[in-house]
Amino acid sequence: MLNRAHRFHGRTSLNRAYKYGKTVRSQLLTLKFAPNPKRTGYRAAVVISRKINKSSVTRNRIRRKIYETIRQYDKQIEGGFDLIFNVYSDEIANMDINQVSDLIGVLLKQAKII
RNA sequence: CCAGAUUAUCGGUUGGCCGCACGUCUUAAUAACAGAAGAUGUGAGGAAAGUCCGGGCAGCAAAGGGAAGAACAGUCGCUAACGGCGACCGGGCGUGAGCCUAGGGAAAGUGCCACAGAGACCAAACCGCCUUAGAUUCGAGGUAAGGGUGAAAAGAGUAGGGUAAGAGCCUACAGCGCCAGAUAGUGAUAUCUGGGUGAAAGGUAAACCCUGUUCGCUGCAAGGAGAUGGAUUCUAGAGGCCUAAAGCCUUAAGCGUCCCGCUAAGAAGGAUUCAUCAUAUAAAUCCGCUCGAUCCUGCAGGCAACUUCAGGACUAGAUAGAUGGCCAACUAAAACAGAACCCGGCUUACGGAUAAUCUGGCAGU
RNA sequence: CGGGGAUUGGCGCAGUUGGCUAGCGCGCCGCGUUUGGGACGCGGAGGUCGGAGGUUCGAGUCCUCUAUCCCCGA
Repeated sequence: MLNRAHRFHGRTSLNRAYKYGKTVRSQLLTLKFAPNPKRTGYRAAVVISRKINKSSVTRNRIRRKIYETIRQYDKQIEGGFDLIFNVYSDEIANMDINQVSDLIGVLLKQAKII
C-alpha cells in the first residue's frame, strides 16, 4: 500500500491530469501522466469503474495490487508526476503480482518516467 | 452402521521480512500550527450485503383533532420498537424426530364465478320418474331421490314411515351449526351435558369493502462551525364595518395531501448589507463520529423469547476511502464477501469443520 | 442515502377490470410466380411470459421473496 502522500484524488486534480497529460495504453490498463512542477515527488491514482466488476472486494484487490506494484518502483521514479491508471478489465484481480509488475513496468518505460 | 431432524460454535492459525490507517510516548528545547524519525498498541462480517421493516439521533416553531392514504390481523407474552422473536391453540404434511401456516369478518352491502351445462345463487325441469288421454310421439302438470355438465349444482347421512312418483315431508339415531351451562386454562381453545333449537348460511376479502391496531414529514450529502464593529429591515399581512380602539366579517401566508384548529418568542432571534482581519481556487477543513437499548462472565427468575443484580472490558472510525505482498509449516487455504451516523430484526449468498440432543431402519449383545 | 421503471418467439412491441388455443410487425423456413433475383401471393416453424414460492377452480395479469438492466434526486 502506498503512503497517503503518494496518492491523490479530487475532481480538479484529475481533470488537470486528463487535460494536460499524455497517454500510454495496454490491453488491460491505460496510464495517463502529467509532469507536476509544484511537487518534488510523484502522485498516483487508480480509477476502476463499477462496470468492470460489481464486487467491491474485487475492485479493492485490483487497486491494492497496482499500488503495491508502484511501491516497488518507488525509488526509480524521479521528479514530480501525476499518474492515473484506468483499469479496463477485472483479469488483474486473478493475476500474479509479478505479472502486474511487468505490465506496469512496460507502461512506465514507455512513458519514459523510469 | 445407514438414512434423517433440530440447535449451537468456528469462518484460517503460527513464525519471519517489506508496507498502510489511527492513537499514545520519545527525539523536544517552542506561543500555536504543520511536518519528520524511532518505539509501541489497535485495526472489517456472519452475513459488514440487499435496503425489506422497526427505533435512536438531527432538522422542520410545536406535533393537537378529524378525513384520506399505507401497513398489519389466532391467543398470551417478550421488547425501546417492529411487519420481529418465544410459548401455546386451530388447520395441513410426514412412519417418526419434526416441519409449514397473510390464521379477523362472506347470517352490513357491492362485484365476479369463463367454457360446459336446463340452471352459477331472491333457484332451476335437459335426461329420468310419476299423473293426465286408448297410447310410445306432441302438450299440460307434479317431482330435486337418480343421471349428465362443471372447480363448484342449493350442500343433513342411515333406517323406517309416507306418496301417483318423490322430497327433512314426518319419525328415530348419528353428524354439523346455533344457544345455554359445567369443567380445565390468563386466553385462543378443548372436553362434557342439555335444548318444545336450526335447515337457513356455495366459493372468492393476496376483489372493492367492514371491524380493530399502528403510523406527522425528511434524512448524517441530516445538521452545525470564522472574529470584531456598524447600517437597514422583518417576526402576521391586506381589505371591509366603525370617529377611533376593541371586536366581528372576507381573503392571503405557514404547519411539506386536505379540513378543523393553531400561529410561540421583544433583556430574544432571523434576513440583507458595509468595513477590517483570517482562509482557499492543482484546494475543499473541523464537529457530528463512536461509551452504546454495548460486549464478556457468573448467580437468580421464567417452559422460552427475555429480564433483575454483581464483577470485568473499551474492542475500526477511514474520507477516492486504511487489513496488502512475499517465504515456510499445518494433507489443502480454496467459499460468500469489505465498516462509511449508530443499534434491533428480516431476507438472500456461502467451500468446509466441530459438538450436543433426538427420530426411523438394519445387525449384534 | 433515497425514489421510479422494465424483463413476453431471433429483434422491436401489444395483452384492458384474472378465463377459452398468449397476439402484431420485421426476420427465418418451404412452395408458387420469374430466364434468375428482388418485390408479391400462399402455407409453416419458433414462447412454459427473468427465477422460486403462494392465493384462486384457474395466474403473463394478484401477493411475497429474488436476479439482471435502465433512469432520476441530494
